[in-house]
Amino acid sequence: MADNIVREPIQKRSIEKKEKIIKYGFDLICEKGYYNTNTAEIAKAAGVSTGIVYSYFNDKHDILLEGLRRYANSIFYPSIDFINDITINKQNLSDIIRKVISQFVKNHKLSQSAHEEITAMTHSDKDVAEFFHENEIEMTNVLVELLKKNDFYYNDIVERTHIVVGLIDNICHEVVYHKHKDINYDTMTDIVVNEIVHILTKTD
Amino acid sequence: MADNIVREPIQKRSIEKKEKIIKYGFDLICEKGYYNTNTAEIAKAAGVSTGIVYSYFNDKHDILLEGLRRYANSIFYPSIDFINDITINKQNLSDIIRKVISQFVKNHKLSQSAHEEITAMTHSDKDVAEFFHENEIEMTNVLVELLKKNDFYYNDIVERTHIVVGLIDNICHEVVYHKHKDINYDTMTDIVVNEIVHILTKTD
Amino acid sequence: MADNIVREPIQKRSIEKKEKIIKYGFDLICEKGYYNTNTAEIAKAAGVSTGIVYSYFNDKHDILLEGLRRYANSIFYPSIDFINDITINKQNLSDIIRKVISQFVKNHKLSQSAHEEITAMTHSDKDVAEFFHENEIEMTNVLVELLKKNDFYYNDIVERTHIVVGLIDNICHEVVYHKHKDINYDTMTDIVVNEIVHILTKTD
Amino acid sequence: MADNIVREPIQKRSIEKKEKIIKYGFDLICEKGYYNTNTAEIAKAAGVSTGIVYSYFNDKHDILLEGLRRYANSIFYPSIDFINDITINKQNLSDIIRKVISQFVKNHKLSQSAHEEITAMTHSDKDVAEFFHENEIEMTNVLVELLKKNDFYYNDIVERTHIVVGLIDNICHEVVYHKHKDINYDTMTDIVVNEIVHILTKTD
DNA sequence: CATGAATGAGAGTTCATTCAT
DNA sequence: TATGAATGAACTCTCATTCAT
Repeated sequence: MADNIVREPIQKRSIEKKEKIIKYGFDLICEKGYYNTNTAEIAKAAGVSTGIVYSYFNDKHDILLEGLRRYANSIFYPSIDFINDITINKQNLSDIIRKVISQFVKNHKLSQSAHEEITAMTHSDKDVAEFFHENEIEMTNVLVELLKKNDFYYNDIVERTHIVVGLIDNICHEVVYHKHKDINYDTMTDIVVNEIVHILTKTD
Repeated sequence: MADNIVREPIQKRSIEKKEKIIKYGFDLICEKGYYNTNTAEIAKAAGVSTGIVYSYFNDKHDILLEGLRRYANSIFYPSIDFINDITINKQNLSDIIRKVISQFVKNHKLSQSAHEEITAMTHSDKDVAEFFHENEIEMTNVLVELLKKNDFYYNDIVERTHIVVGLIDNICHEVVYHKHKDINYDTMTDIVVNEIVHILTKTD
Repeated sequence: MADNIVREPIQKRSIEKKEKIIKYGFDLICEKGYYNTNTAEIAKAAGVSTGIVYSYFNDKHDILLEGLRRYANSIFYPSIDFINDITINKQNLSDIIRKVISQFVKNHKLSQSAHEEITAMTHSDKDVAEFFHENEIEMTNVLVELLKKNDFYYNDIVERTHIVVGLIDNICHEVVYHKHKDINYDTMTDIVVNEIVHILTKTD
Repeated sequence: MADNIVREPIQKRSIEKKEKIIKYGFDLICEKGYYNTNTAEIAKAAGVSTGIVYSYFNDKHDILLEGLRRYANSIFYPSIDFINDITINKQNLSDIIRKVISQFVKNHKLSQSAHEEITAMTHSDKDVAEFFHENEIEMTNVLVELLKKNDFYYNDIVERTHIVVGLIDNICHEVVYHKHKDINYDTMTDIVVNEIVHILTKTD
């Protein structure tokens, strides 16, 4: 058991195969849930035999983790690189926040079920939880740096940013899944944007 | 499964038995996770035989759902009845929000793992998801009524309240699990309280 | 895994069932080898389902060990109680040795394959090895006590007896399996008997 | 399997490769047991690919058998050639027996685990059993010839020698593995030597 | 000749559910 | 009603063997 060697594929075709297992396996897990997806299905979806799965991964759990490493970033923290190239100031802040939110929403829509399931696993799986733990704070830190670069200074910048990240996450969730029919999500987005501006500008 | 006859216990002892299965079963599920808890354990914890479980429930999944119906409210939406008896106004709003948050935090702390696990299942289980969907909007509606009763009026009151609920939920989570060492949670709470006051009072 | 509870059957039918698993499982293992016998076969042979096997045993290995505890003694160290009731002396020693050998041979013949396989496992399985280790020295000790009770005294009685046990074991093996066509086993037995007498009587 | 064509390596490098598979494969099997050694490990230990193994051997079992043929003799029946060059007589018999035993012990020590495992397989594997069957009698026959050459004559020489071989085997096992703490192995060896002398000299 | 990736049958084990008592 | 022994399908993972390169 301890001797179990996990091959690191070198040849192009092998790398592709491993990649396929991660991609299709992770897809299935996201769709149906970790416990409702078995290794045979993963192998079949990836177009390989069950045996080969265990050449590239220690176990089923490994596939999940690799999937996270590969795809979670793009699912959860979509590219907001466009901000780096522009200047943020109190005038355009509101527009930029709107852009960020719409970028997040776009990404969420790309992989609804993925997002759902992954969030779920955060709670029951130690490794998954740790993964997200690190990612979350990273996201906050990136934004903090961004703000500082654009002369947004205050003592509690980390806390403020963290709240902002939470607000963005919430609104995205709501907009994407449109859970509540009584809520006008355009209005809600407007309020959230205003609130974020308020948080990031009011320094009394 | 559809033909399965689930007895509705009439005798007092039977009702107690069913309650015990729900209580202890749900406890275990919250602690260890749905898939990591087996029916034998549930039966044992409830002090009944494995067979009797299937007299009261269609299947394991049923226990989870009944548990949710019974206990989720108290776990997720703690008693904020104290608000009903007092008058909310712009002066005491900040204090009341603080009280609500601390009440929520207290509840979270009382059942950390339960909260975690149940949230997890929201994503992988259709019935669980639906259950929470309904509960969430209900919570928002209760708060909306509360605000209205205290003369907080604006067109977008539902949306504002929903954002507030989200903010409260986030800050509770953060405080309870103290995930990020670089964040000062007292500061963060202060900002959140201010922000909620801002959302609920600024009507321009 | 750690929580795995192995039921200890109380009801008569359950005890019988456990006993059957041990008996038929051990039989199969002796016949076909441990690695060539699977749990499904064991269950089938015992007339039970595969699941029930794991109610009574931690794992397959457990069945083997229980089998050893139940049956190894009778296979390896047959009843030589008849010696206890008579007096051994230099006159009848040779006859008694002959009787002991024939008793051993009889036992060996009753369960040839069992004997073979079990011996095999002595070498590859730590628990099995330990089991036999303890049994072997016990056998020697029993004989030592027997000799002492009958006034066979010398300093090196343990060593002598141990050699005798080895000789008996060897001759039994030879007689039972009749391995070599060029050897006259009656003659060989005669020589061994003489030799044992020699070992146990010559005290110069 | 019967149709499988097993190449007989002609080129020097191929022969070396086959030898390596036998050597290192057999080593592993002896160390860890047949069922606990897989072909991948064998190939790796031999420095070849898994595929090539099946060019030289029908199956895994074949490697074991070849290993036995190559190495068992040296493991089980160590060189006692030195006897051929000297004269055995009743005077030096005891010394020579002692030398033989010490030679055997020395060899046993060289490959404890090998000896253990191979003995184990004798019982569960038909081919292995047969192999040893033949080897054993061969050993006896060699000794018989040796004795005859040195004027040790009696009708039952084969049987006597066979018993002697058994005694030597037993004492070696005991000395090498020192299984029983209550036994003085020097004393035991002395007795065994005396006994062997007795067997080979007393012709009444 | 040689490689090592790939296969897939089959292993041990678990557990939701049933059913004889 | 209640028990808990019994079921057996389904799971994860292994490995002797094959085969495309």
